[in-house]
Amino acid sequence: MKALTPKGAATRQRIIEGAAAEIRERGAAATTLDDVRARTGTSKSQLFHYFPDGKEELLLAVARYEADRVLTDQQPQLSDLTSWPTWSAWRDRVVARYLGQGRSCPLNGLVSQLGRTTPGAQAVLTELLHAWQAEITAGIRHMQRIGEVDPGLDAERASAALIAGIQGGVMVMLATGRIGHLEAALDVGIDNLRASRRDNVVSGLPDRRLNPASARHDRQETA
Amino acid sequence: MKALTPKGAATRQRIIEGAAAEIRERGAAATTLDDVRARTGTSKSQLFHYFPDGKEELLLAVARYEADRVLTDQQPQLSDLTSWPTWSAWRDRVVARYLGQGRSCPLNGLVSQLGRTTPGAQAVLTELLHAWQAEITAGIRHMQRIGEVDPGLDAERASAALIAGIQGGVMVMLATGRIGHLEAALDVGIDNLRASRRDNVVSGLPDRRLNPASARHDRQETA
DNA sequence: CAAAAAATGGACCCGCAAGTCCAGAATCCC
DNA sequence: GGGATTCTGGACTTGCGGGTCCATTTTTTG
Repeated sequence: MKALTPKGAATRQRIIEGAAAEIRERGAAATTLDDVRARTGTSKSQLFHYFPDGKEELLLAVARYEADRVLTDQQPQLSDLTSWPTWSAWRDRVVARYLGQGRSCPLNGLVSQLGRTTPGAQAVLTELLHAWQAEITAGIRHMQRIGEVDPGLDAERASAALIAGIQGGVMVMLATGRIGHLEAALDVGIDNLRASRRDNVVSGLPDRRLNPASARHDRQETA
Repeated sequence: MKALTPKGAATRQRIIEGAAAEIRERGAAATTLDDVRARTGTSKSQLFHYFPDGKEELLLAVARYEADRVLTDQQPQLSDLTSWPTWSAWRDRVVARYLGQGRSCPLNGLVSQLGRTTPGAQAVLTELLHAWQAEITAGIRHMQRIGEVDPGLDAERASAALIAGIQGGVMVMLATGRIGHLEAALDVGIDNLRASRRDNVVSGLPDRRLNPASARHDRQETA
């Protein structure tokens, strides 16, 4: 694990990228170590040399690799959500990214493969989601500061809802092949941010609260 | 497949339910036919008697079974979204359902297991999503009819966004164990439906459109 | 009740893919 | 240059799990 020669590091990286490509094409469940070996022009012993814990460790490395890509593919807009045109550009970028990716979500398959087995897999996802949401929250807060979004709005919650919408939109795309839900989630989410400000300006109600009633009532003994 | 004796039908059903339970506990990927056999007190030959195409056919049957449960678990509220209290009760019911289900989403694992292999798996999901969204759309349209939601709002798109938010909220819960995103998606989505009407009433702008600008511009050559 | 059909039990087969091992080649470090 | 270390090749083992087969029992049907 330590003391990795330059050549070794390159090979290791080649293995990760080859495995990632293989997984995108055939899915995480269907990808075998032999597939990776063949594609990357390596041998069994190298796979276990660089990933002593075998497939699990390799898949985890690929998951980390893919998680990085998710965020970098949204740059530079994601870190600069400071005007509506940038929000719009970001929206288009997200749509384009997942449209281009087609029917496969490497991370989804990867995590549901490692799943319960590895705590590391969930850590990767948790960290990704956290970083992602932090960027969006920062963007919303900025829009609030420059008066483009209702300052009374809960930025954390709005970004949580937006993240959820994106995730779900992607998931629907995986199942159905249609990207409409992802677009709808993004458009509705962003429009609501915009609308929150316009409402205040037009109606002049400074105390408008989101979610006035649905928060703390448990009534599920209907059936 | 045809001519199924009552006893046979019962056994078949027992197998499906046992497999579903096993998958919930250990995940779709980790569940073997032998696990199912052991839990349901059946033999190998019975499994293949009732599911001649083997594991694939069984998993598909389980997927159908779980898909049914998703919708029925939301009844009767889902089919009766005709007042805000019902919407709120539905919201609580969805949250409670996925909270109780804990860390496993049988359908997610199931589909990513069958995945690319079977067109049938995607058909199940597509149908589920379609039926689900139809119910929500009907609810929104009803609220529009009784003047509780802006009639200019695109009901199909709002329901698409809401569905996406729920899916993503569940997915986040699977990864992180926290249910906040699901709650946020539901609350924000429903609040926005409510707010759309209040905005109109207060501001008196009948021509308020959602998504005025973000639809048809491709600007993603920034990086 | 008897023949046919369905349901059941369980031993067996078989291929695949993860993981092991060791020998040899390339590289590093002094 | 030479000893140590890392890197690479590929044959081999192994276990698991999906799928097959047939004999036996139970149920249906006429």
